[in-house]
Amino acid sequence: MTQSEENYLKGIYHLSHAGQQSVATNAIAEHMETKPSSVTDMLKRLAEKGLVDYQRYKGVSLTESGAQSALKVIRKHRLWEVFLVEKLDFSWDEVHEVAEQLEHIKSEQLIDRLDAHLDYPDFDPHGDPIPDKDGKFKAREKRLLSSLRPGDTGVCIGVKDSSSPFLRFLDKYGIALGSEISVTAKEEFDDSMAIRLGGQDLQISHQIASNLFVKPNR
Amino acid sequence: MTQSEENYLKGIYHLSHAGQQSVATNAIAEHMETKPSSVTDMLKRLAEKGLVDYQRYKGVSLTESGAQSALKVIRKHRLWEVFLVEKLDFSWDEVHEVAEQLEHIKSEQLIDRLDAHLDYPDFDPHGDPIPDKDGKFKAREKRLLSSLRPGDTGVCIGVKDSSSPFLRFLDKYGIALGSEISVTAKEEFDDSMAIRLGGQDLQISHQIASNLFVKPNR
DNA sequence: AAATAAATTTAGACAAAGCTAAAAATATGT
DNA sequence: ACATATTTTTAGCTTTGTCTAAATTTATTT
Ligand SMILES: [Mn+2]
Ligand SMILES: [Mn+2]
Ligand SMILES: [Mn+2]
Ligand SMILES: [Mn+2]
Repeated sequence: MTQSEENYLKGIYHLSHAGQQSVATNAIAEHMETKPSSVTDMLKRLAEKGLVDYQRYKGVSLTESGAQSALKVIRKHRLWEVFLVEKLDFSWDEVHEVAEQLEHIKSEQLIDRLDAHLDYPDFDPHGDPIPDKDGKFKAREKRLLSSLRPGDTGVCIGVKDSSSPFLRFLDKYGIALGSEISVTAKEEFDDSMAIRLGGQDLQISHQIASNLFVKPNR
Repeated sequence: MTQSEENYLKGIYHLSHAGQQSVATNAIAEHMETKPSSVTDMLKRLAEKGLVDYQRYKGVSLTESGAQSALKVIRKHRLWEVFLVEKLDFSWDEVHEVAEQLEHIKSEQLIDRLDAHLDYPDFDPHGDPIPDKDGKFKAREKRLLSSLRPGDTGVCIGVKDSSSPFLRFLDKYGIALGSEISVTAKEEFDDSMAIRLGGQDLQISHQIASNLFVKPNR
């Protein structure tokens, strides 16, 4: 399995919402920042290897084997992200690029020992679940902060957008995984909301609130 | 710089004894387990990029820039080996293959922080020196155990052969980096020697003694 | 100094992974 | 239903890195 193949499988996995739906060629091309014709070529190779079900013009979906491979890559990516943050003091907005490379290192022993070294984490620094050796992971109840209503409270458990600018914005305002958030008001007009966290009151736009996952209390 | 280019530079560096001598095409091919024609192709590409001095039929040598690049890869390889042994409890015969992959990860930040995390080690698990960011490393007085004479003593500080079978042999007989070794006798006939280490007496062949580096005591 | 052997390079293929431009299939609007 | 737009595929070309087989250069014998 080449790095490129692994990247395609991972991309298809995410675009298909964990292997549920089938995915369009153009969607893959956009996600991978490549051209649709290149995607078509790769889909043929992946189909040849039994990793995807592909009929031309009909979109593509992962086979069981393809999904398992994708999950292995995702497991590695997220474990490395934990390592970078926990052991090497990277901040959560600096880890993704490096993990994109590390996820392709081939060694069962390495990833098992890394997992143990990190004390078998369940979630990565962005709150995403880490699949175990068999590709299984814990699902958590999570809702977008934007779906809460005044009076509701919750704990921040993940981000939907994990781009550096967004993560740095959160750092700046002291919003981190584990933060207790209570919604004090919501503006009908632009869906912005007033929230209270750690003693301070903040006014956040809908764009922010709709990229933060919370575990609602109750 | 591609992975393959990095591997060639590293190979040439080692074959040229740290950039001293020039290296033959066939020697590179054998070392890299590839064909001489493939080597010729690559040498042209490396010469094009100013990483080697190459004239056809005349062998090849690293430029200053090529040597620096090789040293960066070697630095990464050896730091990762230390990490695997110190932090993930790999044994010294298990690290090489994985380090061969990890050495190609591109991130200054990663390798600097790894270096700090490991407390700036000077030597890798096989006793080889780790170049610093500028490619400089500490040279140590080291001699082959086979060059010592009865009555001489020394500390084991490295291995010449770092293959798994040899390293496991050393483990089996309790020979490790840091071991105090004294030569009690030497057989003229086959150059085997009797040594004493950690209370026990051992008889070792010339093949063993000529693959162990020691720092002689006076 | 030839003849022979060894080392090295060239020529021509191939696979992976990408691209552009053109063709074909599918979807949409009237 | 038909024209148009969108999506997807095909065809053909490029680069990297490999290979085999043949040609060439250099080294070693006789
Ligand atoms: Mn990531
Ligand atoms: Mn993540
Ligand atoms: Mn090594
Ligand atoms: Mn080593």
